[in-house]
Amino acid sequence: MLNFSKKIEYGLIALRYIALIGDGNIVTAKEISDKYKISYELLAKVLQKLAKAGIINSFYGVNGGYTLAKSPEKIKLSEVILALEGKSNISIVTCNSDQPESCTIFDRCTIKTPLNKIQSVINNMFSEISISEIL
Amino acid sequence: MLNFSKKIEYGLIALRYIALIGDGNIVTAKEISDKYKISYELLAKVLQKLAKAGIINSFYGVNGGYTLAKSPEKIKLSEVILALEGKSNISIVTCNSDQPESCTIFDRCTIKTPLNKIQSVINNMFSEISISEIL
DNA sequence: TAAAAATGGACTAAAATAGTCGTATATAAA
DNA sequence: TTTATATACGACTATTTTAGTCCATTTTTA
Repeated sequence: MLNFSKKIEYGLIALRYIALIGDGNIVTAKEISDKYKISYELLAKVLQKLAKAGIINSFYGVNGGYTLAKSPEKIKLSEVILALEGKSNISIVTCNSDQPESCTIFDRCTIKTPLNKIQSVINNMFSEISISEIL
Repeated sequence: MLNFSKKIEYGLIALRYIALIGDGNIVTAKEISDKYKISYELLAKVLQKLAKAGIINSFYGVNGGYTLAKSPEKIKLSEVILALEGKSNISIVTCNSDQPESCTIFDRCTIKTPLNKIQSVINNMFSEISISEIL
């Protein structure tokens, strides 16, 4: 529990690579997957999501690939997590998420309120940390 | 991702119940599972682990059950998580856990060091928050 | 037009989580 | 001393989530 998913790990590794190695130049998904020997298809999907969220720019065709869409300082960890996991998946307890009805004991649950405090601390931390801090 | 498991949720609900409703008196697993309509067997195992970790006292037989082993202020969230999940399961990235060899890209991974910072913030928070704060 | 690259949906595999079952052990009360 | 009640615990199954694969499509450059 409380683990970052591979999606997040790969996303962070890729963003770091694009920022450092790319440094303005276009980087391909294949280049990154080769370098770190991670699944190309999986990484490709991660990059697609980051592109859709406006975190990176994507370029089709020969010589295509990705560049950062903004400076590393402006890319917050919270954005990356949101882009890759979706809103519902970033809360420590089910009750806080998009679908409270998915929690089987919602109305009887006595800990959701106090746990929101913990949630805010985590959220604040994630929205303060930027990609530049993992370079 | 980043969700607390049901084990943790049930554990916290149970600890709160024992602290508040029990208030020194013995509380049974059945009483709690009935009250919150959660799986008796699952809750029972959670309570067994909490007892083994010295967080609650257990009493066999007729009129048996559980009481807190120490005051709520002294029961930290980190203890509860550790008791219920084990050491290896409380890190945001695989690389930080007990088995670094379980990470397939360990030697090529470029984000484990910066992520340790995030890990410490989370760990500190968990070791500061006590059960009294969720009552 | 061919090659290289991203896009995206459908599918399968693997791992983690949640839940169940059965049996043993201890204790109190009748 | 028997019975009922409660915890202890291992083995098993089911479900859900996560990870990974496959394949066809679109776009662009040379």
